[in-house]
Amino acid sequence: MARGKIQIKRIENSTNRQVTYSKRRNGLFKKANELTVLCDAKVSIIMVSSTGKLHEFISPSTSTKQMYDQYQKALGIDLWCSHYERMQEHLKKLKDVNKNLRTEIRQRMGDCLNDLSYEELCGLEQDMESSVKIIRDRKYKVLNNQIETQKKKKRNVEEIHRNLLHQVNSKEEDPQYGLVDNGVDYNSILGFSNGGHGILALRLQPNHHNLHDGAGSDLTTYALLE
Amino acid sequence: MARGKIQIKRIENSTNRQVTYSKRRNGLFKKANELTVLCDAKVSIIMVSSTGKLHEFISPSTSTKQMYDQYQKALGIDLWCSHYERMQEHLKKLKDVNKNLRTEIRQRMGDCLNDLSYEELCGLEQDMESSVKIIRDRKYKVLNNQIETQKKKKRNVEEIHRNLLHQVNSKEEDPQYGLVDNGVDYNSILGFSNGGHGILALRLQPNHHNLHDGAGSDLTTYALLE
DNA sequence: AACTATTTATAAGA
DNA sequence: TTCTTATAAATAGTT
Repeated sequence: MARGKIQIKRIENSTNRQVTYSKRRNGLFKKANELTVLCDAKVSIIMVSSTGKLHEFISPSTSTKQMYDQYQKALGIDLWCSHYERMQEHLKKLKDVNKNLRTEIRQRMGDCLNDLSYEELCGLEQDMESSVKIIRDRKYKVLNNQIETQKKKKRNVEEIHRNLLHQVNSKEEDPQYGLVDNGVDYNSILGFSNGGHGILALRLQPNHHNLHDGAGSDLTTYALLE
Repeated sequence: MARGKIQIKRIENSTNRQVTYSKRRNGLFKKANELTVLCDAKVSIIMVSSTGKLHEFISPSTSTKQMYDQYQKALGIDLWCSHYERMQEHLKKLKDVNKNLRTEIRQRMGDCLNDLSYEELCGLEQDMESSVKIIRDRKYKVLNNQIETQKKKKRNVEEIHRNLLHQVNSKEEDPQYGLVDNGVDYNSILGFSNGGHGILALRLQPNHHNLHDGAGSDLTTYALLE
């Protein structure tokens, strides 16, 4: 607006841009102030320069927060507040639920029973009895699975042993194959000492599809095989 | 700024003030827009006229909320945000706790046992057994309290009955008192039909201090007396 | 809402 | 950053 007209487009020279930002910021704030006084209005300006610096103008009679509150109210959306209130409700509900859960656990652990009537105690006892039964059943099932797994393992070991014996016997009977006992480590082959993957794992893998059927699966047992 | 200089002071003529507000608002927004483009800056303006009307300018690349957030952050006050973040953390923690509590309850109810090892199942079973025992003991205690209370009640009733008989006999033996059987409702006196406060309540009140000692108190039992 | 005389803002240079 | 100044832009008062 002086010494030549300019195009309203981004000033590429960084220094010039900074200078113009500073000058025009002053101009804008001056205008805002005049507007405030002349028209008895309230103005809030927040500016961020391309370098990230922040400046604000606010009419003397108010505050930026007030203006923003008013803006929100006028907008009627008030996203913040409703969000905030929803969060608080959520928080309260969670706390309540939490409290109830704690109470229930305590009661199931034999604590805080004073508030329960005879009938409630009877119900709780029955409930607990049946739960214990389920847990006991589950325990036995897991135990059984472990035993079964051990049995299978044993059977496999025996079979491998038989096969090896057979091979050894064959070689002794028919030495034309030129095979000799070159110090095979039985323990290693049988998977006892150092993570026996090979044969054993392969033979037992078909059982793995039980892992997630929820009925007879047993993580502990499978851990032994890997 | 044209056709004569003006003083920067409130324009008293309401119409003029309105017109000037409108003109200068446009001027301000135009300048803000130029600044946005020329200097690659972000500007947020919120204005309220003397008549309460609200106008806003916001640079195209941003939003008023974003600008305000940035303003708050830059100011370092940011009460809201820290509050908000604290709330979110709190919420998250509560949710986690909640989840764990639910899992524990489920396991105590015989659900979701698949993730437990044999040892954990054993521990849970033992825990449950001892809890059931506590609950059963408590149940019997409550039952016993109720029986005791009934006994006391019976004894009181008997005593009152004796006293009444005695009085009646006295009157029959010594009619000088001029007392007659004027249709006393025994049930009423004994507190069976309509909340028998009087004698019964007084006689049994000394037991009330047991209400909160946690050992032998029984709300159900006491309810019968009030 | 348009006009325009005048004031004000500011681009470029120092 | 500030000052200067020629010039563009904004606008007060008027129509």
